[in-house]
Amino acid sequence: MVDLSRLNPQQRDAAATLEGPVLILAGAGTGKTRTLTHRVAHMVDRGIPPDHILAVTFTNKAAREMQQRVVKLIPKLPARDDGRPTKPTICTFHSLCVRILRRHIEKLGYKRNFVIYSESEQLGVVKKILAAISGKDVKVGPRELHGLLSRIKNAGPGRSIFADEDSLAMAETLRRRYDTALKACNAVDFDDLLVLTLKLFEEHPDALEQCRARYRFIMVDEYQDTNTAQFELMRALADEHQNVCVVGDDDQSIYGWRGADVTNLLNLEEHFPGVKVIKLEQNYRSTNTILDAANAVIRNNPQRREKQLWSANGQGDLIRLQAFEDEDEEARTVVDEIEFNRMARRIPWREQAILFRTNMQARPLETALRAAGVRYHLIGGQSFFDRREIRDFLAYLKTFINPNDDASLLRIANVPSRGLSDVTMERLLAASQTHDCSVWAATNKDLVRADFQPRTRRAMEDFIELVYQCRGRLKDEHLSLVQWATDFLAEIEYAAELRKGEKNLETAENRMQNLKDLVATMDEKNDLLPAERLGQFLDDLTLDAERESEKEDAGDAVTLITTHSCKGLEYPHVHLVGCEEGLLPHTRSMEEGTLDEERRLFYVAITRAMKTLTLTHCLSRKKFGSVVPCHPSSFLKEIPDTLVEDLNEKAAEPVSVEEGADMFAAMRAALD
DNA sequence: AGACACAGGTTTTTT
DNA sequence: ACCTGTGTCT
Repeated sequence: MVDLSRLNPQQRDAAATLEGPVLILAGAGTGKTRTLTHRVAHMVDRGIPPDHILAVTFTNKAAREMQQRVVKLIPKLPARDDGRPTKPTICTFHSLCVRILRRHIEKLGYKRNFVIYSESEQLGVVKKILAAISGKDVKVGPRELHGLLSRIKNAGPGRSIFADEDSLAMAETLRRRYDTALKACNAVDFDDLLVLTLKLFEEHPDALEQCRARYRFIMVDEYQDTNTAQFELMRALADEHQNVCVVGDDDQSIYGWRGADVTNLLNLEEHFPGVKVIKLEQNYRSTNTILDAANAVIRNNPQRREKQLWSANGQGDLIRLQAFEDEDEEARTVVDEIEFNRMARRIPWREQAILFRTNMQARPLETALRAAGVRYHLIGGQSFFDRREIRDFLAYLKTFINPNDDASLLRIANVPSRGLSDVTMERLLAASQTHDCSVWAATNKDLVRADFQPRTRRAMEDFIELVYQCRGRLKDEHLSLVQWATDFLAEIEYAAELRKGEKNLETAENRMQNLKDLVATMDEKNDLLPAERLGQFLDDLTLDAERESEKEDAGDAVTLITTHSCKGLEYPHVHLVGCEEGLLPHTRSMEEGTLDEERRLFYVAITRAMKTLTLTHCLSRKKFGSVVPCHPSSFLKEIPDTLVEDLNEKAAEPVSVEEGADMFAAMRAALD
């Protein structure tokens, strides 16, 4: 039996209310995950079969964490008939949809072995479309168009993003071309996972019934981040039984720009009348000084569900405010501060974080940290998938699973170069269009191959043979995928290819090691057949890019992180740099009229701090090469003076005897 | 096919 | 300032 008495009254109410719609308004640091995991455990105690429980999170990391904590709370899950334990489903919206679609997608005219396109593959398709219509004066870049298409898809049919008809018609045409291109490759993108599942539910009520019967108790975490498609999905599943519990904080909605719709939370009553609203306001993370500042700032936002965070942790230190001449001085001083904390106050690097609005701000910080010999790790930035070796490898895997996947095949057809030049591939692509088939199918036609030089023809035949060979080997039931992958990488001499492309031998070896590390994990799902295991491996990997960050969090190091990716994390000592008008709030958001969201971003940043918070800004900053003057962020003025220690005023005063004594005492203690 | 030069564009990021 | 993508030259 799980013990709910260790929860506070509101948390307990949330964990004990199992039926009917519930909204848990969980402010920053109020024990949201703890409440949710206890709720799941409580359900199981009350006899609800675990496989009737569905908890949806936004990231795989959050899903893993919740999974682990639930298992800890209920070590002995009830067993099924076959002796295996029944587990609650804890996953992301996207992986839930993959599971559903792997069962039912044939009803929608896709083949069961569909592939999921990663960001770069999606962009590749968009670029092709843009190139095809280059006659018209197109002013949008591929990224921009891709973002647009994504927003259209997620908004769902009937909901227009544009005011004017022309743009709408244009966007619709492009969207259709994009969808057709993907479907021709039996590929789906991230948005399709949601949209196609919705379509499935609409057109095939039996599939929906099956899911409703399975998932009778639904929880959605980070509910303020749901987009329209995700909301519709949740509603489709929960409409009948109404056993839905959403957890979120409208004040931490910072992903509106990528389609998250906070009105899903603000107007929840419209769709789930009689929803029980439970507020978690006791914060277990920060000092009251920090919470008072956060409360004061966020109060300036209209249209929010009122919350007042408080804590039993006492007042704590004042928030420190510092101004600097430029970003280099800012970086150096913050690093000095970190080192002072470590040496005089025995605060290790891992308990300190530097937060910033944009990635480019990380550069001067990294320079200063290196100069001072401080260990750090930078979160975010270059994604796993931007690495060439990973993208090549995945494209090979996708080609072997489904050679009709044009994007993947075109990517690897001539990597390493095997006599299938760009020109050849262009011609094959054209042939595929005239024959109305995939590039692979076109390449396999004698008629098509006859158009090429004997040498090229030979190269094509060799390539076809390679694909058949590798696919064929997958049929062996007892195959080790690690061995299989190692073999084909050796066969195509990929290591040599990497060395050729890299001037530095060291980085080439690094890349090869990355690949080997990845390959080594391929046989983890041992209970499946090799081909299925490969499919599962690809799905997991495509939907979860964050593998390497797990191993990097070991060791003592300062965290460098953007204000966006710090959501959900906490650090004893936080330095938020670049609190300047134009940066936080960002210029672009002021133009777009999304100042509220910037304020929430500032709110999220300051509520990461447990013990101390330092806010800094510069008087000038290099932007795109030239130096521009900067002004302090208007958000700083929203923090009551009584909570702030302005170190610029203080610098003008002499150091007090008392303070000097304190500092020396601290340093003496450090020398012990 | 590969190397180099020039133009353009630069928020935030997950799945 | 710097990175990416494109185009041109060898």
